[in-house]
Amino acid sequence: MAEQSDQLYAMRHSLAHIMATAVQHLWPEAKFGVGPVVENGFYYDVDLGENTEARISEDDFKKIEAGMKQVIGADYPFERFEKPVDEAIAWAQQANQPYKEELLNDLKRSGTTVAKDLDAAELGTIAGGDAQVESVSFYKNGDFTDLCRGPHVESTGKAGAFKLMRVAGAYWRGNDQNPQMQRLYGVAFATDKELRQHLNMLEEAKKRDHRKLGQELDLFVFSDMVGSGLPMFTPRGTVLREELAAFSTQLRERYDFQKVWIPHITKKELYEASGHWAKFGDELFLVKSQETSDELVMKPMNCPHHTRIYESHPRSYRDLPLRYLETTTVYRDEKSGELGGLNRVRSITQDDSHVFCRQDQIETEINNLLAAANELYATVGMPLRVRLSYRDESDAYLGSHELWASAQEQLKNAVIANELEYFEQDGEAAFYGPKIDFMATDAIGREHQLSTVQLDFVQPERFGLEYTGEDGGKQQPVMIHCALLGSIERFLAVYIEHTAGRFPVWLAPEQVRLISVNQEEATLAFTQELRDRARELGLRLTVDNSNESVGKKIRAAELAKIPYTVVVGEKEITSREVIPRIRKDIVVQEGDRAIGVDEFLKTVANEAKARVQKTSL
RNA sequence: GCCGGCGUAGCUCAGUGGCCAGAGCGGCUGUUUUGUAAACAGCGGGUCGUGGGUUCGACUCCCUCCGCCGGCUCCA
Repeated sequence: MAEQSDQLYAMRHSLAHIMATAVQHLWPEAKFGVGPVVENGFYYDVDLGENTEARISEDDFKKIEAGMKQVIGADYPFERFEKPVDEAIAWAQQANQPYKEELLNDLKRSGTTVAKDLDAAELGTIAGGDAQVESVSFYKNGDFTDLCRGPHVESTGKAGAFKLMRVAGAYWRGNDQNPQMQRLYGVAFATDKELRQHLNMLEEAKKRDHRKLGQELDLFVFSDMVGSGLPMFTPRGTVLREELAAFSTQLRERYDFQKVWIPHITKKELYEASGHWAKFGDELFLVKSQETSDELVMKPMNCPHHTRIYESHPRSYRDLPLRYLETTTVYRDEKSGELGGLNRVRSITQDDSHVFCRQDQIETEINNLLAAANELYATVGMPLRVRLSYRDESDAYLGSHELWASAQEQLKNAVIANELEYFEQDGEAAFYGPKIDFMATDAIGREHQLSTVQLDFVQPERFGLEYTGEDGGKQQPVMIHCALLGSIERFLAVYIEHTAGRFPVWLAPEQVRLISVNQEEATLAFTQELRDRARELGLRLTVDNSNESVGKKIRAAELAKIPYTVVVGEKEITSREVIPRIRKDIVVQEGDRAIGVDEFLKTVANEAKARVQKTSL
């Protein structure tokens, strides 16, 4: 997230205020919630009133923007003034602004800022912040007055460039028991040029949308008959999944992780034991046996199963660490509105792993996993930083405070030892332990949380896992959960957009395409020979010998974003040399050079094997 | 789950109460044997997401369900 300057913050805040002004002019009965600054812009929550049918739609944006421009054109000064809280409440009542009144009442009651359910951004709309709040600030521009902490720019004319983007439902104070308001979003920048750049970036993001590319490049499909959030992968998409999973596996096999396999259903007792049932029971898919009275569930995670493998034998301190690895699918019944593309699905494939180790082995194990993650993200070309996700003071976590404190400290030490860029955040932990979340930045500057390393003192306890120590006594192992890619589906969503579908050779579903100039026997024999050779080398090579012009076949190969395309005709057959056509983003020392066919294929095979990143994203 | 938008051919999209619903691309067939981003011709292809309702008449208006999109909430 780009830091915004104080000045830009004030501009965006002012624009929220100006938008409210315009909305008030158009719908005098409008009631306002909060109107904070967010990344790249601002929003304001508006309620046009229960009794009216009126709703703001995107069709109204022109009107609202025109109203805002009018306010901006008039260049009203923003006048700041303060009122005691009680007077402010009287103002809210008189102005018929019940949401503002509620905020003020909370403010007065708690003596400090608003209730916890408002996030930090929203706090910006309300005065105060320290315990001695006695008065709150208002801003007035022209005929519109609003409760607001500010800051604002001097006058409406200095608010900068903006564009309204969308309107969406949003619960008052983020609570689904509360009425739903309409949230008007706008983006805003200091200059028209920056605004245009931002809109261009959004345009670019739209072009890279993995749902669009997934269809265009024939990677995955959904079917109404199968259900929402249940993607199916085509042969091309499956290549991506398997190559990524193989890489992730290989990175950990280096550290002696071993593959295991578990069934996808289990008795629910497993999750009652683990503690997951109580917390996530309603997200589990139930599976009923028609033969017996068994009631099973689809696994929503793998760790409890893996603990069963651990406890299948008595373990000695000499056996540890035990490192299990499995790329497998879990099933979670996400609420329908939460699904979208590959980002949120109901069948989630994880490159999951669990380490069972002694306390004194934690650091080494974490270090290994951090190194593996570093290599993976370097290979896919996404810069990493990590978030140390700690618990907060709520009671949503299992395990003692002492365990948590110790675990959090060990994670931090490992991160520092690995010289990773990091930040710390409370309240982001899993309920069973603190974690290291990897934040990867994509080619157009967006940051995504993908993989995690999580420490877990809770499940070993709940499952009664133990090992025999050096002294013959029983000890409890520690579990470390780690998925490098996270979910393959979500990783692909991000990665497809990161690369815009221009996959590096090692991942490209089709690495080389041969285009035949004609369909004469000699040509077909030659392409067949090359295809056989490519298969020996483990390359994914296809032949397009359709009855079309070379130009058209080239075009098709370009649209499919195939790294290397080779036209094969009489010349190539005689010389046994080719001039590969190289996808534009791939950086090569010398392009357009004739090269012996076998040398060419070997070079590509080596490139794939080494997972070289020659593409400039 | 909630609020809003949307659903027409494999894909991208025209078509808002009235004769048998259209285009381009893709597909198929034929002609052509092609040299680095689209050869030419012909032919198929849609119970207009689903079920119900209003109407003399529904792709068009209303409701149900399914699915998609943007948010909210959630995200082990």
